[in-house]
Amino acid sequence: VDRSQSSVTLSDVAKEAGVSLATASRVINGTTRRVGEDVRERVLAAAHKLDYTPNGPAQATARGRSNAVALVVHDIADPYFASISAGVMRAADEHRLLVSIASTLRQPERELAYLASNRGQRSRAVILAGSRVDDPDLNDRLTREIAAYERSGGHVVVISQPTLPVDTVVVENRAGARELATQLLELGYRRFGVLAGPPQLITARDRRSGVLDALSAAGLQPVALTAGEFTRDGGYEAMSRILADGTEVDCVVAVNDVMAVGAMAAARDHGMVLPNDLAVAGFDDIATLRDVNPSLSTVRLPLEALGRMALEMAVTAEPAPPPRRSHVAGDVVIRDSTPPKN
Amino acid sequence: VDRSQSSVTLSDVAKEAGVSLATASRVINGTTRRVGEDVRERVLAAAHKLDYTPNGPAQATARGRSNAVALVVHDIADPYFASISAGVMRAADEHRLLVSIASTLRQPERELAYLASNRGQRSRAVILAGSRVDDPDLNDRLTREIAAYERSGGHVVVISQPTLPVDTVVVENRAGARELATQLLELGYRRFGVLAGPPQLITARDRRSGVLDALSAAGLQPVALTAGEFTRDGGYEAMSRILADGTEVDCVVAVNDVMAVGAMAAARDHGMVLPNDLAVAGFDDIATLRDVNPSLSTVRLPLEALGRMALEMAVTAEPAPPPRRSHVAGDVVIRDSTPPKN
DNA sequence: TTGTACGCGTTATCAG
DNA sequence: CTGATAACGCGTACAA
Repeated sequence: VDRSQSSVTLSDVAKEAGVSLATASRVINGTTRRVGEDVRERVLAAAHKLDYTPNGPAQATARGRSNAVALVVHDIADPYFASISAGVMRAADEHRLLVSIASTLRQPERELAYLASNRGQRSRAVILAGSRVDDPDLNDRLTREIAAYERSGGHVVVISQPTLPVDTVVVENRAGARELATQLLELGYRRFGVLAGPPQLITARDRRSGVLDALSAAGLQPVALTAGEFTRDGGYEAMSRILADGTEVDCVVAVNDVMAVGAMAAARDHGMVLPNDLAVAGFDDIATLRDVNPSLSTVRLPLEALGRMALEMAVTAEPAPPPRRSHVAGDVVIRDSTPPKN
Repeated sequence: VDRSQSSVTLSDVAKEAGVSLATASRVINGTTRRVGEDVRERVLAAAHKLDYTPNGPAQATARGRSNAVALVVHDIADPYFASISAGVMRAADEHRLLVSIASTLRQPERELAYLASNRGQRSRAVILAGSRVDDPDLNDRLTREIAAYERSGGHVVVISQPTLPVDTVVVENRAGARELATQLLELGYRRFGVLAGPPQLITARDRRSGVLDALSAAGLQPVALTAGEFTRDGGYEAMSRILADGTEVDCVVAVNDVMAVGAMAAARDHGMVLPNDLAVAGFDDIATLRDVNPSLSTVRLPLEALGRMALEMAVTAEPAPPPRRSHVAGDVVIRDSTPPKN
């Protein structure tokens, strides 16, 4: 090992202050404040003079636990996850916790690997921010890996659906989509196209189901329904398929905002004028997309709060708690992309 | 310390395989492959059977270095930084490096604190992704803290301007802005409004300067110039000020896309029809904003590549290298928001 | 090729 | 209230 790197250690500080290593440790991390005021000041002065910084890994090995939490997202460049991450980071900062972020690149199996890695890292918690998937085998392995992680002393919290036996921030996707579709019906739309997301993602399925719920409650069903990736291009392609089919639709509901924006682009490329020729609605209320034109009707989700809540759950976790569930609803926001029909 | 938590250690594996700790260590981390094939297999089998995961903090203390890199951004919810982060994370993944992300909340002094924290964390590198600022005192302290961090064995790489004695991915903001403005002049615009960013951010200043360069090369200067935050709302407010002044402008150039979008919103709220009544251009080519209407003329930056390059520099850093500089230029993209003037 | 033993920087127990 | 000192889990000279 190359020990040529300098670095002030706690025993340097102790030496400088003329006290024992133990005492120096006590004043630096303040575990027990049973330290003489004069001694305390001497140590603090020495630490400051030497520009001492505690060695994180060493603290972590000695304590058996690090002060980091891990956040696992599908894709950090997706504004949905970026906003959630901002919430997690802000809250983590208040608790003086470090945040390490990993991306699954939309491959659910990678959550397993990150969990195992975190078991080794002795992180305090891992927050799984991506949608749960419908894959019994995978969920089974995930449950086992979670158990192993928790046995090692960490806590897991999920943001999305309560399909795992852990603390969960439950997003009311289905109810939100139902309410959105209900309001669109009230606006006079009848011929609905639904741009569904990847079928295995429960978030996408719940939103789709919510829309269908509302329609069938009105004795209707969508005149077109097609799935696409959970991205702008996925929305563009799905919309293009509907247009190519020649199906007449009044209103297209996409299961998230980025798909909705892709759909709007496809409609325009097909010569349509929005919102006159077609109404479009999304889901999430992504901040960056609030200025698209016409402004997008959607379901607002408090994304940053989601992240913040998840971190708070992670921090307040108890030894062997019954999994907690915090439910978060979305608010329907009707804007110019879905004007009243006639 | 609560040692009730189970956890398989390397010596458990060694015991199970009937070898010494040293041998187990050798096969697990493969430092020297001078291990008998049979023994090697026994150890691997034992590790797999016990579901062993190396203890990260312990490895880090023993090696004197962790396998994490830190990324410091102004705000992870800003799509500019989110994209850079995606690049860093993808590249880090290929190098089996963990990435921990911190946000300065746009307070430059916080970079100092994160650097000190990373000195303690023994991270391999820290990537400073935010613009440098014009604050001699701060830069001085930063330089000293960087020196301390590097003395502890880490490497620093900056994405933005080469104002610090470290490896830097230099973004050619000024040249990009100059080229953008030049092309706008060619399109026939003459009465320019410039929405500058926070004066202390060098990225904002360079872009502003680039625009002014091009204008004065044509014997012009902006008819309006006002600064605002580097955000959507900053753009909205800056544009509103120009409109309130009643200054007649042909074309507004914002120093980034999110400000440009805010400016478009302000213009619309003021009754203008875009792009007929006003041309607007931005900078960055944020992916999420590619579908705004009219589509935004801008300077495309390879954001994800920026992050990737920074990580590669961090990984290939040498002991005492002369700081390296990688220059990255932007590409002007003219779209519908700046149609030819007559 | 394999094992022994020490070191890494802290924390925490147990005497004093 | 303070000081020795044994862990913590792993890497690696050095010896065998």
